[in-house]
Amino acid sequence: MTLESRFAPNEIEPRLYAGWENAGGFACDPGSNAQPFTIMIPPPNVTGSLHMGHALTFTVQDTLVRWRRMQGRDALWQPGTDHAGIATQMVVERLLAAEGMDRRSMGREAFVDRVWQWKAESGGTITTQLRRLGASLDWPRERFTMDDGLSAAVKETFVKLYGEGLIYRDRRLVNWDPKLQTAISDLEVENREIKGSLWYIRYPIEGKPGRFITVATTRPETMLGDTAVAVSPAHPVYGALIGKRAVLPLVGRSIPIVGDDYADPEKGTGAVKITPAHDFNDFEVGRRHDLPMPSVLDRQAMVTLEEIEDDLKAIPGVADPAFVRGLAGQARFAARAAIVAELERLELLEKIEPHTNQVPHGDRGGVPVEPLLTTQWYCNAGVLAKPAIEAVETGKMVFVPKQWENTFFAWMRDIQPWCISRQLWWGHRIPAWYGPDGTVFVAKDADAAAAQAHAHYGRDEVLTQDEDVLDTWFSSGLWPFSTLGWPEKTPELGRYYPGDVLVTGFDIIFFWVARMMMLGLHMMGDVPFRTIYIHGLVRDEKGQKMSKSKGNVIDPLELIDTYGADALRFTICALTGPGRDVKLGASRVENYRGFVTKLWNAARFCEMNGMRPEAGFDPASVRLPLSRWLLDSANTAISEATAALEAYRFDEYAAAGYRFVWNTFCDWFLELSKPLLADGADPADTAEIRQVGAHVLGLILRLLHPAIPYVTEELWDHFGYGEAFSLIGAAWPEPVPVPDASQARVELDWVVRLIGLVRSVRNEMNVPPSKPSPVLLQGASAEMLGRVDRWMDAIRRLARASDVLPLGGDMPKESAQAVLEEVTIVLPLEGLIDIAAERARLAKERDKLVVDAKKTSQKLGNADFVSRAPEEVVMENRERLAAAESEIARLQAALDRLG
RNA sequence: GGGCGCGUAGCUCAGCGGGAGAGCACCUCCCUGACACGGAGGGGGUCACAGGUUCAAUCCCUGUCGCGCCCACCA
Repeated sequence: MTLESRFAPNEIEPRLYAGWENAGGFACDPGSNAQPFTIMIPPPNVTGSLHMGHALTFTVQDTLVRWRRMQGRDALWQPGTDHAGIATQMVVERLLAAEGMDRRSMGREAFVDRVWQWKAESGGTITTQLRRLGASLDWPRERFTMDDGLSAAVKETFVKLYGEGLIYRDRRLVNWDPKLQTAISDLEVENREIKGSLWYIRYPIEGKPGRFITVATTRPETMLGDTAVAVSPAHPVYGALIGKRAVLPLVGRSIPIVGDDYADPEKGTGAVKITPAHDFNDFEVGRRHDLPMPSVLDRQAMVTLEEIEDDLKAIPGVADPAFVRGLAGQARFAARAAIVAELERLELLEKIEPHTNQVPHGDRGGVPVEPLLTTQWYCNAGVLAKPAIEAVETGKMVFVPKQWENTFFAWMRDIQPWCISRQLWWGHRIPAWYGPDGTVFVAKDADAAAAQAHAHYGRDEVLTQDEDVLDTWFSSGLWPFSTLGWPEKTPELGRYYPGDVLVTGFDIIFFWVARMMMLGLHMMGDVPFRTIYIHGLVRDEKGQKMSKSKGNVIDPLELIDTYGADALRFTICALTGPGRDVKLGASRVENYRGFVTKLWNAARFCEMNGMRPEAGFDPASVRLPLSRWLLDSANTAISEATAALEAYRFDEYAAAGYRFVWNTFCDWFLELSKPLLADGADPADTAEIRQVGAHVLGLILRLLHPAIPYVTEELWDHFGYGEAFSLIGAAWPEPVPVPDASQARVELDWVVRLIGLVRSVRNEMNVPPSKPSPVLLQGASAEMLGRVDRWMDAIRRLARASDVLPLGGDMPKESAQAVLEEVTIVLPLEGLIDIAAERARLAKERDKLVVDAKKTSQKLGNADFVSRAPEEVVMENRERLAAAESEIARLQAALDRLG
């Protein structure tokens, strides 16, 4: 059966993928003695479906894995998904809402069951989609961050870090997301620029009727919780007020005026209201001055008076308990409006200025976060960060591209305590139990906690487990070793940890990469991976970020349906340069599909011309210059491709393959081989070309398999280079010495240039392709005439030459000319050319060279250049000048002949 | 406010001390026995701007302008 004339990716992809998978092509082999190669997949959210960012990162990863596997490494690409606490809980809550239910009414246990049920039904989407892309993940090893094994790893880690004091409870301000009703970490907060106002509020000074201290604020609603006004001791006016007291308007509370350098005399009015329970800076000021810290906003960001009820005092013209009580239960922004109106009524509002500032929002919920005083679990990231920083400093871990190390260091050196508790239901429940008096017992399970409690109290007590779950990134941080069976001492753990490369986008360096480094170094005593390859983002053709709201999202699965997975993958490789975002549209994929098609058609040509792999073929035995030239070119391509992959230059890898297949193999080798494959050719030559062609096609298939696995495997199997589905495990090609390669290269280069020049002249002179012309060579050496003889058929065919002969006697009257080294090429084209045009063309060529020669000779006339530039550069310029001058002379002679 | 990156052919980008490259697009010609998702040829760039270093600068240094991203508690 011969190859179909069209490559139909949709038909072959599922069959090949299943073939690889069933044959164990993706499986690692812990028992082998090959050097391992490990990539841990960044576990996609279990709620996710494949988007362009996935397509990029997983194509890159699969390319690396397939390449290393072919190099003989025992490759493990560890698959799995992340339980994605907040995202997943939101998805299921939305489903419940559609059914008229909510999680609180169904209760925690039933809700969690429901999430598991959802996961069982819908959680496999992304893994199916990864298969479409061709990702060679070791599926039987698939893990989920809430698996029993991974949950055990989470508990083990939590208990250990708690024991070491690296995990602790603390009551301080957290970023509270009022929509999601949970604490979130600093990283989950994104600042958005909001056009708001700056309100200037007068606080009456106690004992000085009619005098005020004016504070400026962007958040008037928090003033109910003010417990001081801070001013700089250096402030020319307010400095003198330190130690005095002010009256908090509306509430009537007497608050101190404290001196603190936090207050900048240059900013605002120079005096700052201090609300310790609702502002991170104010919290610090409050600690320094031992201020009360009443909360006036609750978990829904609504006004609560619980903690200030006793402070309310009626002061005519300043404070009114009835007004304040009326605020209870109001949402924060409604309360703001009411408070501003009341202040205005009381003439305590000095002015309002327009003001733009950065307002922290929750990245999931999308509403402004509220700093809230709560007790949460924290991880002392400052301690854990040090070994990670050191490992990057000493090169034990390397970022590619290297500039990301700066970003990494900047963040890690100033890392803040990591809030790891979340007020959610879906996630790893914190392994902490509380006794009746609130004593905490941290243990791997309830029994162990009970035992601790018994020892503590001297009797059994009823314990209640902490209601909170852990930040999703806590379990992802253990991914590089929890997936290998840790805390069990599995063979895989010793073999595949540390991993080789971590591939990801810069957006999760802090979220995930840094956490894996910290937890890996601490728990395993070694780095989790050696190289961190950071790629860019996928954007649309115009360079805009893809987003649902912009409507510019491209679905990778649609691209795969339309153009095939190979086309998408090759496009991604070709566009993935270092440190650059990938601008991708359907048209780019369509273009690169052309390359896949080209390869397919080249293979069809090979097949039609009897190119079949031969087991006994020895590349060193070839005799034809064309064969040697092709093998030598293949060596170059192999070296380039290998070097590119080693350097994570996917663009250069793709380019090397593209050039070799299209410009070398198809454009020249296949074209030049045609006469040798035709009827009447020397059978020995035909046999050799068939062998070489088949051999090099095999090299091409192996070289390109990591990027375009499907089409290459299909061709590999079809031609019988190996058994079905065996290309995935075939050996990565290596350059082999080619006898007399440089001689073959000189000859082929000359022939290629000769054909090129003749084509160029004919085209520029508008000679119709249907009219072949003789090609006459003036000044050709015997060696060149020998070449012409050897390549006569090819030159005839590719240069549309009726014949190629040495120029004997006079120049034909009307002819076009071109110069190839010492040879002048003459095309007698009587009646077909415009002499004036030909003269102009030659003159233009000559003038270009004259300019070049002039520059070069000027340079050589510069004594400084000759004395200071390296010898070889001077030599190069001398040769350049000589070549230019000689060509000018020949072109001039050609012009003179035209008269 | 701090940091990072980027401004090279119409577009997307590579090159990063010794006479500017690729792919696509464009123009001309060609359905030549693998491929029109093709073949052949061609046009097109003071390498953002200004200084400096150097025999030599698109490439190194400084500054300016423009674009993008990250971080930051400035009321």
